Amino acid sequence: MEGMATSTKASSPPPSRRRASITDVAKAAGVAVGTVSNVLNKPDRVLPATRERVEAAIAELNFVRNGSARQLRAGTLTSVGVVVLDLSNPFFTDAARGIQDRLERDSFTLMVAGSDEDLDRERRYLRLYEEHGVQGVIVSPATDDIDHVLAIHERGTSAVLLDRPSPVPEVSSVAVDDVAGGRLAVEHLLAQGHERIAFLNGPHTIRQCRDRMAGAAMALADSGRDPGAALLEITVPALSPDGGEAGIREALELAPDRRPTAVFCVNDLVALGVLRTLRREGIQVPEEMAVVGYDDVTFAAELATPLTSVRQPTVELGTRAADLLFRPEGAAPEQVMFEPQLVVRESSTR
Amino acid sequence: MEGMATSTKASSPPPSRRRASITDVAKAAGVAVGTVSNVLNKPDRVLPATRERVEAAIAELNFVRNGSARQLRAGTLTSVGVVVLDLSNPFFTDAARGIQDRLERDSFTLMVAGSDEDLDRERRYLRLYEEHGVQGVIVSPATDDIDHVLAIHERGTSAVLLDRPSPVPEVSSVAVDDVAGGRLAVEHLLAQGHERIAFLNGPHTIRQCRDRMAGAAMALADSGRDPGAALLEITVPALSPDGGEAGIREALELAPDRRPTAVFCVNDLVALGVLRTLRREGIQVPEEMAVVGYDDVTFAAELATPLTSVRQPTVELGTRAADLLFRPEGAAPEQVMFEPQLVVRESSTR
DNA sequence: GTGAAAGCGCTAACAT
DNA sequence: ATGTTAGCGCTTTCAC
Repeated sequence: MEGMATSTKASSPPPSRRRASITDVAKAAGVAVGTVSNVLNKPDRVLPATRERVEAAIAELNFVRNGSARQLRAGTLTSVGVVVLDLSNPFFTDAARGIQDRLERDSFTLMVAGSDEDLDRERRYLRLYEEHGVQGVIVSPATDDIDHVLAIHERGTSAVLLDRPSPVPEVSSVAVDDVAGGRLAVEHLLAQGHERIAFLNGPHTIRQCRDRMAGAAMALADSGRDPGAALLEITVPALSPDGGEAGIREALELAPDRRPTAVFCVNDLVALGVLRTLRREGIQVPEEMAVVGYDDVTFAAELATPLTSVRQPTVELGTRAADLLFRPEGAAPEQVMFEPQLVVRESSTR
Repeated sequence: MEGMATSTKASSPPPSRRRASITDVAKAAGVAVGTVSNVLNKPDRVLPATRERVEAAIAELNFVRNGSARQLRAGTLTSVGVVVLDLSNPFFTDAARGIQDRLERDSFTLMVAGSDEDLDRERRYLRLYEEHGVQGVIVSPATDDIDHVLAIHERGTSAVLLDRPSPVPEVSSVAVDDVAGGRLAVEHLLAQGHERIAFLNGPHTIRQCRDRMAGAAMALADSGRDPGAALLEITVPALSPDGGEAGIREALELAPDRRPTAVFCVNDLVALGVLRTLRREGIQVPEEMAVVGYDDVTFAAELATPLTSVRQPTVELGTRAADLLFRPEGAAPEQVMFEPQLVVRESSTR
């Protein structure tokens, strides 16, 4: 792909000259800087005639307000920082969408970064955001260690946990009940008559993974089965299609009497890799192997075998998180918890 | 979904106290502000003993550097703004991923926003970024009107066009040849024996849409056919699965002798809606209707009918764009053009 | 309604 | 090696 790129260079150098400041504008318009500031911020306090002169100067000089100076002086905060686990996961981009929609109402800007489940990266981005003076941060933590998030919150930058209930009452959170989700999935597979279920899960350092596992185990325990015997947890190397491929191959290598007849995937990306691999190996879904995913992404219903999946209110998750950021100073923190929903399709029904 | 959310409120108020400044730190450590600044920026210029004292004070006071003041004074630019057409389109999130990967090397932060193909929104975000003092902007323009992008560039904030060749030599761009892409798709369908092809396209205000149409028409012209007769362009209401559904329904309403036997979709999201609708209507793909998409997103190969699609080097597109932002002041602008590639799958082969 | 001036927190230049 | 200080561009009193 790289070799195919063509590149043409021109010779004119990029621009560089200093940006016009409010002082330049004042000078050009023959007014004081305070007046220019007023034109910008409280236009009614200045006579139409002067205002027009100032506006002309602004246009003339291509003046663009310096946000840093503005923020430094006025403390005006107009951006929000978001750190999600994975920028390539539709679950998170949908949530980001919800956040942006809500932010737009107040013409805030969104800064997004993906931590790729790396705590260090998460810390770095949050620190950068904080220095940048964001109004607040929304973060889906990579690990259980959220001390740095609490610290940010204590230093005065509001923080909201995304897809993760807050372990402390001071910080707001928006999450979906993952224990319930894991349970839904496994209960469904049991109802379909499966007795050996593989769970392609991510590392337990990620709370969502741990909770879904807990839910899965509860479903088994409730049905009187021994979770250890009926449920085989396989940790995938990555929460991606490739990770799913690796995971299912591990399951397929088992002796026939140990081999699972159903696989529950911690997300739809992983399920995608599973379906791909099963198809390549000529294993029929759901006849020979039932598959359940998680997130119910857009394409889940349109796959070769429509995928049963646990649906989460993603966009809503984002808007709610943003809402929590905008509550008046002094409002009580809130722990919002949504309920997931199982969407049954062909991939798991005989 | 909304009704299912549970919310618990606690009573402790959020934090508020003023952040410690460099002056506070200096006072606490018994040194001058300049020394604190040095500890922060050039640690070797300060004696280990003093440094430790300062660091202790920093920890003690929970000091976080004020980025606005820093940027105001030093002109240090550490963020990049990106505006893409659609935050829910994997094509753009993959590109964003590429951008972030590249940015991380210089520990820059990424601000992302989606314009939803709205010029006004695009303008607003760019303005916000510019005020915020970003080092540069990367934008996939919603329309042909890119005067505001040029203006930003002229005012000294470097700008790179994403997925769009620059019409002017001063501004760098990274794009994929969409004419070639449109041509590839239609040539393929012609080779498969189709004589009436529908093109579910977006509005021609979007350059990608226009170019892909041009490529499609060229393929027909080159083969000696009359593009007007063999190609039916249908403008979808949205570049989404729902848009695709609306578009294909329009095609299906045509009299049998006018009804297309193949449909080329301007992106895979639209193709997803088309496949979904055809399946619901019981129309066989590819036997009764061939389908070709664009972007070759992750799930294209795993759909009920694996989707033929035009692949673009998305992540690479992003990293290249970011690269262009980081070139030394004075480097010549570059117009990078990638070549797309047709990935043939079942959805279009009889 | 407008001007003058202080000062937000920081870095860099200069002085010691 | 450390202290002192000017000033980045802006908003916000406070006079007039």
